[in-house]
Amino acid sequence: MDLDMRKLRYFVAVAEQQHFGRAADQLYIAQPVLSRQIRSLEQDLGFALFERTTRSVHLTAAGEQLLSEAVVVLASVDAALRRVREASRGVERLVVAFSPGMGVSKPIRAFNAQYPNVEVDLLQLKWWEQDAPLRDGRADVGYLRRPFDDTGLRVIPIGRDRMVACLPDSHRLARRRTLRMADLDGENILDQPARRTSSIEEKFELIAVGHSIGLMPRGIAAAYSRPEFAYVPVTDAEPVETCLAVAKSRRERRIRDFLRLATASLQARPLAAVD
Amino acid sequence: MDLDMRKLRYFVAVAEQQHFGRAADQLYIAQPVLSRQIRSLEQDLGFALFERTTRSVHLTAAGEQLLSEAVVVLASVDAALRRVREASRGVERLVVAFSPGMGVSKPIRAFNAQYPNVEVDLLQLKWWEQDAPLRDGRADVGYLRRPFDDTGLRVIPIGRDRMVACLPDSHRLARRRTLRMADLDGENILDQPARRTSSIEEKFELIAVGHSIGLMPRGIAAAYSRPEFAYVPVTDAEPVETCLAVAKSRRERRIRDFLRLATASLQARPLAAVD
DNA sequence: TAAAAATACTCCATAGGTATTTTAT
DNA sequence: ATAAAATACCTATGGAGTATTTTTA
Repeated sequence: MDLDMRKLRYFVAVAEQQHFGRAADQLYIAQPVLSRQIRSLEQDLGFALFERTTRSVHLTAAGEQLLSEAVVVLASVDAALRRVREASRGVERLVVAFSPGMGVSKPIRAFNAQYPNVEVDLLQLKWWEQDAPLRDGRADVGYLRRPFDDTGLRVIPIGRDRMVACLPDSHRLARRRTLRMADLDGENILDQPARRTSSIEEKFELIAVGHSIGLMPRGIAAAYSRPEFAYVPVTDAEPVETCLAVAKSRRERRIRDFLRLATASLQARPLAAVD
Repeated sequence: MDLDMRKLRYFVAVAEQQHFGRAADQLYIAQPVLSRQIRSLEQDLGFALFERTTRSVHLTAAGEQLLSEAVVVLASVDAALRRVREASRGVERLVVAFSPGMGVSKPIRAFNAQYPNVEVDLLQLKWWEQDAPLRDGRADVGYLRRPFDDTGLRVIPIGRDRMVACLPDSHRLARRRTLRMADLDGENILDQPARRTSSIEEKFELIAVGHSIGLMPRGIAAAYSRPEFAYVPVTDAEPVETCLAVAKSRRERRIRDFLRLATASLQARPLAAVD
């Protein structure tokens, strides 16, 4: 049921050496042990990972896939353990999540300067799960854009992001300085996606071929912008609110400190996303 | 040495329940087993994860960190295993890596249409490791931007990306239609970063406060663009070459098929990055 | 004093070792 | 004929169980 990291390491060794004996040497274990462990792994999974004869060892399709997965799994487990060990030595850590296109470098630099002992990580949010990382502890604070589910979150509005139309350079409206919603009547409007059904890249592709016009917050447009698109503000579309958010249950010192600095830096100079 | 996924699951249960007995029930094991497994995990790691009395169980700092790491590790192992199982059932998979700002949706849609049985994944490359994923098997083909290390790779040039200057809206040169390198004399030029020492966001921040001018390929500028920046082509800066790349050792059918379609679609309509 | 974690002890599955056999080139 | 993987068999570690003790709010 659980994937065994030891077996996974053994598997990687055999896959890379294409040879049980050499892999066993490399792992400092006896060759029969390795044979048995790989068989056991194959039984756990329910399918073969190698096609073996006494003269050759080759990966199956599943084996190829497992090899590429194993490399990243082992590396990320290592990295995770490193961070946990750091935490055990008292290193503090703050994960700041942000929706694409929101400016976070300024408050983070301010925080870094004042709390040099706190490691700050960045986590780019997906538009279809803005709030989940704040709930499950992957992130401590987040810069989000409405709409999102704010139950259980402390939300501090920090500004509004104006809506822009995103259209191909060649479009008849592309040279306008501003637009109104009425100008878009009859166009196929692709608004901010509500499901993760298809990739955001696909939506932009639909815009590129001229089938649709995108209507989205300026920050999103900026984050995904392409040279062949024009972006025109839509003056009477309701701007979306941008917010700082934290899970209500999180009341750690470093989180309060970050919020204080972040809201202060708002006063000092507005973020890009702020009106 | 190896992190035990079973123990990790147990740990998550205790952390979430804040109670050994309830966690044991949830896991369908006896409470003493759980006590011993958690102790064993703590011994493996070398530090405590919980502060416990008979009345309360609380996470230590290291425990907090491990909890947030565990959630993502367990989820990504699950996802990895799912992909491996799919592979064992004959599902083919193609991972297309791309440097930020390179248009890949078109060839991928063409490939999807013709080979609907091949799952296509996207992997956004970091500018400091464009080629590594092609070597270690994380990606099958890549859309890269020079410079990168091409030893052992098959490289197909697909176009050139013009250099643009990236500067604050308020800069004296921001309204120019084009620039020449000579115009930038005396400016603090931040060229395409060569090390991962500091985040790319920091560099853009330096530009925002007016300390520097960025000089970068148009595609990168587009991918990271912000509303308050102006982008002006620099006509006499050497454009960077954009390429399709594959590890020479990879000669699978689906990879050849993708390359064929991708180069064909170049003829049909140039990519955004192509001159 | 009572709820809850820890300890003591069993049993058995499995990782690891050595010696040997099987098999495909 | 031989290199290399698989099998047989042994030991010891560690996971899981039940019964019991320890601890502190």
